[in-house]
Amino acid sequence: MTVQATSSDRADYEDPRITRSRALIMAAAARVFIEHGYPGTSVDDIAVEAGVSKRTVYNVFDDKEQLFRAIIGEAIATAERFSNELVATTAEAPDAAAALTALARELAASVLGGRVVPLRRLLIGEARRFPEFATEYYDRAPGRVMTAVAGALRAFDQRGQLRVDDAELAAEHFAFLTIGASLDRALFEAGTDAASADAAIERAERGAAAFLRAYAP
Amino acid sequence: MTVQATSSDRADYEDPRITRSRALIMAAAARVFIEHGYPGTSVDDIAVEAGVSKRTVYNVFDDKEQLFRAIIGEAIATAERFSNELVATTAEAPDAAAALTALARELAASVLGGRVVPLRRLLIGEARRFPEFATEYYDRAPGRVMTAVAGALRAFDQRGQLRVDDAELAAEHFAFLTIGASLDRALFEAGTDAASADAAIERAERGAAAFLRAYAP
DNA sequence: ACTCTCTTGCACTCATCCGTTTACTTTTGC
DNA sequence: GCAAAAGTAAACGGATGAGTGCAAGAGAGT
Repeated sequence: MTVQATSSDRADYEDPRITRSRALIMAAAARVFIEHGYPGTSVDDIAVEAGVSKRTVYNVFDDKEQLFRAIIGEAIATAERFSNELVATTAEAPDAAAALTALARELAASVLGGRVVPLRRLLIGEARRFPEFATEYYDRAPGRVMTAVAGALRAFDQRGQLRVDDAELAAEHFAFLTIGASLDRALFEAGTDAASADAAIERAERGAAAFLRAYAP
Repeated sequence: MTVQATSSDRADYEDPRITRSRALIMAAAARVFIEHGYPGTSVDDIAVEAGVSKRTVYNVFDDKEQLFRAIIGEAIATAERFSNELVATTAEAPDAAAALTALARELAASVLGGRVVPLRRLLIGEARRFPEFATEYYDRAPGRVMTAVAGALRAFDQRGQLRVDDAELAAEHFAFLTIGASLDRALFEAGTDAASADAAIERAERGAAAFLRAYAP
């Protein structure tokens, strides 16, 4: 065995064709799985959607389930990054009312507008088949937002701008007052949410107002 | 053609064997469909679960989809009846705080404890395939509760016990403050909810308390 | 240029599923 | 009791899906 390091020796090396195929397949699989669920999606569907041979799919992924796990894992990671930057922008703010109203708007726009709702639909629908993904998503995406909001509320409490006993519970109240109804309804409406985006933002603002009344000092 | 009416002439007549088979099949299909979803369930599974021949299934129902529609239709009707009696018990009450706290408890116990969560999971998972069922359920079960709660809140407002501008929005706030977080979490947790039932009821009470603070006169 | 790897298209196996047919037994209504 | 209707078990046809094999072409690294 040679000591010289070639590109083939690097453990993380990957043929660019496989990299490209993986990207195409994962993007297509994400679309199709989210659209039709796990049993409702065939590997042929994914291959066609990816513009790739079915044999190539099995060259990159061992089987359908492993592919699904890769898709969900990536989607959860994306949702987690998303949650982190969402709460990072509203970490410290002087005025509680302004900060929470702004957070409510951002929450509504990002959760209702992006791919969060289809992902949640998929995870809920497959919660029996893949229970670990559902709980993992819940801990890493909404759970992270919730603890961050709880931290912010604790800060507002210490500054006397709010009166918060149980910050975790208050964070839940804030989240569900602002986007609870919109999110729940969106899960059942398979159609477009574009038209109702404005209504959701307004409901979020009014939910934030109700929260401020409930937790006023 | 004879004028005499025999049992065969009655339009609603049905062979008792078919009645029995239908009951067995629908009960079994409800279990299996809710457990594994529409594409994840085979007619053979249903027949075995019902303890009935597969041919009998096709003797009572035209095809798999019609059977599924019958199941969902019945489940929605049950949920609707359920919603109606839930709100009927708390229609008129003297004290707003006591009435809403009691309603919160009942809401949590019934929604989280019964078959509501699995049904919601199924409807959400198949929202793309059967969008009409998802919206129909939403209008007839939670929607009915929501309008009933809105009516009760309007009454409390007129009696000066609460200050409610938009009763529909306030009803949403009440519902999601009390059971929003518990319900959302239950959708993702495929496991048992029995242990968390007490926690859900306590969260419902504290949610009702927050609602009363937000909408105090 | 040469070799190794990936991709492709197609055919193939094996399993499953929907829905039907067949042959036979049991139940119901009269 | 008897004919009609329903039930059972098993097999079947047609279709689809998961996953594999293979020969030929295209791309990557040296």
